[in-house]
Amino acid sequence: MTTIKDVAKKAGVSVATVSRFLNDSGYVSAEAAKAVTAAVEELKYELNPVARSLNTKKSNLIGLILPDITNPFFPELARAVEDVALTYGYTVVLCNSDENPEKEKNYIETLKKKYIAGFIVTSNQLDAPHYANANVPIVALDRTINEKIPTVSSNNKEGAIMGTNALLERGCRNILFLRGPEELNPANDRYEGFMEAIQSSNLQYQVVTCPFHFADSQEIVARVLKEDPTIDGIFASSDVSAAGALKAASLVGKRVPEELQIVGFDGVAMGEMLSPGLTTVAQDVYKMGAIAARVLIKQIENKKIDQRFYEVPVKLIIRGTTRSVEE
Amino acid sequence: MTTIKDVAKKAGVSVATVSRFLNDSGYVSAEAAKAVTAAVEELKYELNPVARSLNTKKSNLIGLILPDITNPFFPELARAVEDVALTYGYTVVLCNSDENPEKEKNYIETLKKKYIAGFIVTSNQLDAPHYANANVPIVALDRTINEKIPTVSSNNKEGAIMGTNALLERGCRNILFLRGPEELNPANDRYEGFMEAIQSSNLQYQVVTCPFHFADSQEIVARVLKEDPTIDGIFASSDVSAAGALKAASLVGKRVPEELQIVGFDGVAMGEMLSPGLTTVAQDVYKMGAIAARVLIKQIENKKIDQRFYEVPVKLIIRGTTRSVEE
DNA sequence: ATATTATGTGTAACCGGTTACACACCGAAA
DNA sequence: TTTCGGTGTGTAACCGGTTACACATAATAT
Repeated sequence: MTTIKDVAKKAGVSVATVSRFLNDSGYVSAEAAKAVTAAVEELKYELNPVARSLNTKKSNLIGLILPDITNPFFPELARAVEDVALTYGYTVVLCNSDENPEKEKNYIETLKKKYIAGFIVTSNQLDAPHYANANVPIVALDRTINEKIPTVSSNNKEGAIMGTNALLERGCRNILFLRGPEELNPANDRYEGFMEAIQSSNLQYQVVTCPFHFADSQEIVARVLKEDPTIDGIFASSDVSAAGALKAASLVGKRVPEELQIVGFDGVAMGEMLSPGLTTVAQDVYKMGAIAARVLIKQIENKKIDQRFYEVPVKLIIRGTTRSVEE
Repeated sequence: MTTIKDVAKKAGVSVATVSRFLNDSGYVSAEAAKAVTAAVEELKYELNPVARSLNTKKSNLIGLILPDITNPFFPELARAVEDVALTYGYTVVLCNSDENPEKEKNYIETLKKKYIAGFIVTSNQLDAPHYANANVPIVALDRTINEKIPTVSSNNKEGAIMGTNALLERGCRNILFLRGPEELNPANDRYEGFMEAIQSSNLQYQVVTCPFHFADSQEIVARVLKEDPTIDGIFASSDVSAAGALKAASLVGKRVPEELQIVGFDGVAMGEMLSPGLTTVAQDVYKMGAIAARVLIKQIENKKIDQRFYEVPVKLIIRGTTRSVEE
């Protein structure tokens, strides 16, 4: 392995000059620059990032902390983060937290010892002070940890209004809203949006809390559908719940979308594969991840951050679980 | 930050002794051990992994190279790798290769500079010599790179036989096999298994190549179903293709499973959410990832590896796209 | 009794970089 | 002419560990 000393020797200068040239710090004469460039080229020198880290107490590692990569929402996010990290020369460390503060803390500490450059955190039970005191750049997804930490999230409330109105415009008179877990920020924003839209319609509705879990929501929806057969629309806070609702409908014998219309939230790939295809309020997850990564890297590189809060627009995708709009 | 020197001073010994104690290498008296333990405790000393890496040219980073985490097969794999890595004190770096040898090479080189401990590689167009010469522990998934590199894969052929027989036992007389891309090893093994099972049945069949992509397979299946209305069973090489087939069936007006039975391959979560639920040959992806990680870590830690080839059994999951077995 | 081996420890070199500091040179300002 | 700030460079300390080597002592073998 060739080191900076080899380069210095070959170029006929000191290691300090080589280092200065490589880092573009301090003065280096054109002459020296040329000699170093040539030596680097000839020896195929590549800087050792570990040695550098030891000095600078910095690395190009980014920690991506998320509850569970297995949850269909996260792979795309991870992909986006990785893509932009790569273009900026950063490497992504994957951390599944299971929403467990202990695990999160552990990761943060382990990685800080490696001089990690920053974290992108998607978590719902963030130990706020813990993060705030982490003393390392952080970007949060879907949750404000503290005013100083930039946050990116979907426009959940707006999306919920869109989704509700989609059902209303298509003639629903008794909507069931599948509310997500209360400890989830986005779920609450969606709930707010739904309430705002439904209340201004003066129509009948019903709210049931339901985890973002297929079998559970299937069961819950089947029960509710039996209790109240007049329900003609379901707005689920997640596509997984919507899938459960769709399955429940088929078990209960409700035809979708003729007797019952369903709208989901998230826009995961699976929605397209269902029969009928799931109408949903799609988040631009890739964009969220990309923005989070870019903002984090800006922070890391001490560039000015123009904004502390990023809201990514959401899009209604009409597929087969809804009918065409009534005139 | 407290360093090994601080500990040495407080314990009244030299840094060498502290280091020996910490690494359990060389001789350390009980007395010294006690003093060091106390000092570590008191100063809350934590070893700096970067400094150690610089010396030992080792780290506890594991690179996970896969085509695209967004592909539903991989999140669970990544999760498994991460879980076992964590229990052994390793950290996982996520690398999306897009099956691009250039990107893979890049990752390998970048991470080797960081003294990465090893790689788990899932790729189908591996630049074999490149990996073989990487000079770092590797475990491959679904493809043999070279005899020296341990490989873990599903029992694809056996699984395909099971899937085919499931259709046969349920009365299918004209099966359509959706073969996966030829450059994929597992797809070929599945094809082999299907051929073996179908040929010993002397029944009619048809093979069509079809990418692991929803919209494409939907289109292909819809066409084939129209051309040959006597097809009464479809065995798809992946669940995504199977989902496409299911959708095609509903568009063409074939009732599933009454007129047409479908079996997929993979066992992704989405299968359960379809209506009817997808009968499939499920891979134990988590297990594959866990084994791969364990084997890699064994290699890294120079423990004996008893096996070079691991085949993880596959399991038939019967759901709604197949009927009950005929007597 | 001496030779040999096992045990225990400290000094200092080393891993491969970064950077504070000292110093030399040059042109411009005083 | 002196003074001074901008250039340009090298030496050596430092980041925080590991480890080769030298040395000392105790235990065992001969």
